[in-house]
Amino acid sequence: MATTPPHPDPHSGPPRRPTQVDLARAAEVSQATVSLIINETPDRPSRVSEQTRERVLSAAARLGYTMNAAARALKGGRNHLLGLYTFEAMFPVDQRDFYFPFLLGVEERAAELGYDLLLFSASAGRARRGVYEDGSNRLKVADGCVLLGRHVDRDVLERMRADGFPFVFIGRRETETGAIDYVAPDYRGATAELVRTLADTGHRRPVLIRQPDGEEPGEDRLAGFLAGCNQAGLEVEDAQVVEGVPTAEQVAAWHRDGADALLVEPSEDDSALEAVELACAAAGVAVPADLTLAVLGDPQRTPGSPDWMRLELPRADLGRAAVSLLTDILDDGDAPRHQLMACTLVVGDTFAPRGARA
Amino acid sequence: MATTPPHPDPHSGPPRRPTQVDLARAAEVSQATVSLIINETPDRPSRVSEQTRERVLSAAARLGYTMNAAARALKGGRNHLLGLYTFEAMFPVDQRDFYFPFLLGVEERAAELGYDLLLFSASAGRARRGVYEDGSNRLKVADGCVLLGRHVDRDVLERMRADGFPFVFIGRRETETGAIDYVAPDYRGATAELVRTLADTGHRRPVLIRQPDGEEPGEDRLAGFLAGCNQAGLEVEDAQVVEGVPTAEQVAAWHRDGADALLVEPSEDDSALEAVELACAAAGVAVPADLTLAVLGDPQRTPGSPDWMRLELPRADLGRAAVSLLTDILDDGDAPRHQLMACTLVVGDTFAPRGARA
DNA sequence: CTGAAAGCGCTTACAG
DNA sequence: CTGAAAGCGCTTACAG
Repeated sequence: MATTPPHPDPHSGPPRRPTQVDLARAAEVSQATVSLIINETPDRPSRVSEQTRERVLSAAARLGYTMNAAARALKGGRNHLLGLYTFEAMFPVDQRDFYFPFLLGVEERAAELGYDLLLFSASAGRARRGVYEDGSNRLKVADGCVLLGRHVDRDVLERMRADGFPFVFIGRRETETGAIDYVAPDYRGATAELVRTLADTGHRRPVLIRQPDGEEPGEDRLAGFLAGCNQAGLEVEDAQVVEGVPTAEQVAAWHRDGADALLVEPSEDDSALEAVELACAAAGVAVPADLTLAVLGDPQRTPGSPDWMRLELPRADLGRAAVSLLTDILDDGDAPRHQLMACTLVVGDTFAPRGARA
Repeated sequence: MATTPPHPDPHSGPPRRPTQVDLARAAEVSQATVSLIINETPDRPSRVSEQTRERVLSAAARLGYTMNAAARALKGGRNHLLGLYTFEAMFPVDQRDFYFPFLLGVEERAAELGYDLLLFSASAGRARRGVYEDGSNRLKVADGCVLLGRHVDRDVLERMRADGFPFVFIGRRETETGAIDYVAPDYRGATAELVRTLADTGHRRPVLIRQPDGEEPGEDRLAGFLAGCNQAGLEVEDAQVVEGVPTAEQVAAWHRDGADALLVEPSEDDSALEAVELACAAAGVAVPADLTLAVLGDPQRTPGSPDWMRLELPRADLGRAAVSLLTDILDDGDAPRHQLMACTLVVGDTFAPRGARA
């Protein structure tokens, strides 16, 4: 069976792979027909005679044909590559438990939708690798990108939007020109729920300890705190919303003044939480005997750390939803879209009821 | 500054990314010149006037140009994308501790070398996604690929080699046409060392419990076992190398016959290890009082599991080394290359010395 | 039912 | 120093 070898290739080297042209030659049809047959699906039947199909398919098997993925991608305009970019290094060991579930969800949903995942790391190596490396947007090799990170470069976000590059942020973020597409945990709703739960269990005077970074999640927590107090009929004095890390003296004073719950907005590295715990200990305030301690987020847990009252993030689901949103945008490039996802309130060990409610 | 917008695109839809043609138009040069400038490196200077370069580069920045990876790949150039393909789903939760460190190392080294990582998942979704999806090699969008997995499809490996696609396996693997490029843990050396350690601590009669899968790591462990016994002056009877999961009766019999160490080759899901532990318990053989139990690998540890005597794999380093090897191959596409990396012998709690040596 | 042809975005000789 | 042109392997209207 004299098959035309793909270009005799005199300089040996790695053997050239057979192409559709080779198949066409072998089966004595046009290359276009080969393409038709190769790409036949139940939805899009090729209407090719059984004979021809037979000849082409057997030639394909005989020559060991495989499609060139790059050529196909080139023709379709789409890569079927989705990027994942994190503003902080994704893989530092101490962050793995935080990021991995996101990655899990993103990867899983991408695969379901027929996309492969392109990992852009901000700084896995020694150099910090920005989005706009060499003045050009590295991310653009992918069809679109999911972004993730606690401290975000607003200028980059702004520029990417100006570029018209499709991306979705995990977490609510805004720029000067408005909200960008995002999928975010519903910190507002979850915080309000937490406050109501506290009120229902006899807490009358919660104190919100905010972070000074001014990011959107902080705004949402504050809004949720106020809404929750309002819904539960708790009055809020100025003194109940504070910023930064408290000293032991402050904690002692709060306790004297009747504070019965500390709601801590976690900082990036959870150091704020640690500091609050230390301040309580130093002030001789026992948790949860004297005070309920709640974290308005999902801090890294280590073997020694307590089972805080907290808001558990649906990390994997956020990852999945971000991918779904991104592919929706890719498919019909619409207006900004947002999605909030519920957090799970975990009561944990740092909570105690304060007796029957009035 | 009137920049020619990439095709006004009346039907809105996702905005077209700018191409070299767009840059050429904006900078009033030919597209070929744009390509030259974009691809300029110290090694291959473009010999373009400073003015022209300036115009092109600023146009690139202005329009937000980024190379189309597919087109470049099609033409034979480099993407600076490295693939990572796992024959099993990489992200199932129960596997994360196994795979994550590999990913860590791969990602880190890739970033250091200026590559981004493309994650190809075998089956994160519901469908199993092979390398040769639709008859085409999906991996080829990347410049090369690191492969990983416990049960490997030999045909795929063979086919990829035939394709001339550069890839490196993590783990020693062979196909009919010889060894493929790999970076692997030195199971042979580590097993021999373990046997010598046992001999040095009074063990005289180790039993090797093999897995029936016939993969290369099993061969290497057997070779190491025999070499270690030989080096330590231990005679090996047929009865000391068994295959599959032992029953309680067998364990009891071995113990009666003087066996003082069980060397277990781990199975994919570590069920073999569990089975051996159960068999020991059922036979009334205490570990390590009656018998030392050693795992010839690095099983998943869970909170409840004992601290087995085992061979710890340098997972992250294997990942890093695989990337280094792959980029070496990419840079001068040579003959097959292999690299073995040492495992760490962990003595753990399932080991006990057997009294002074003769 | 099948073929000729254009074009996806790029690189690379080859001319000027 | 720069441009015109061919071609990588494929898909997709458009003709027959």
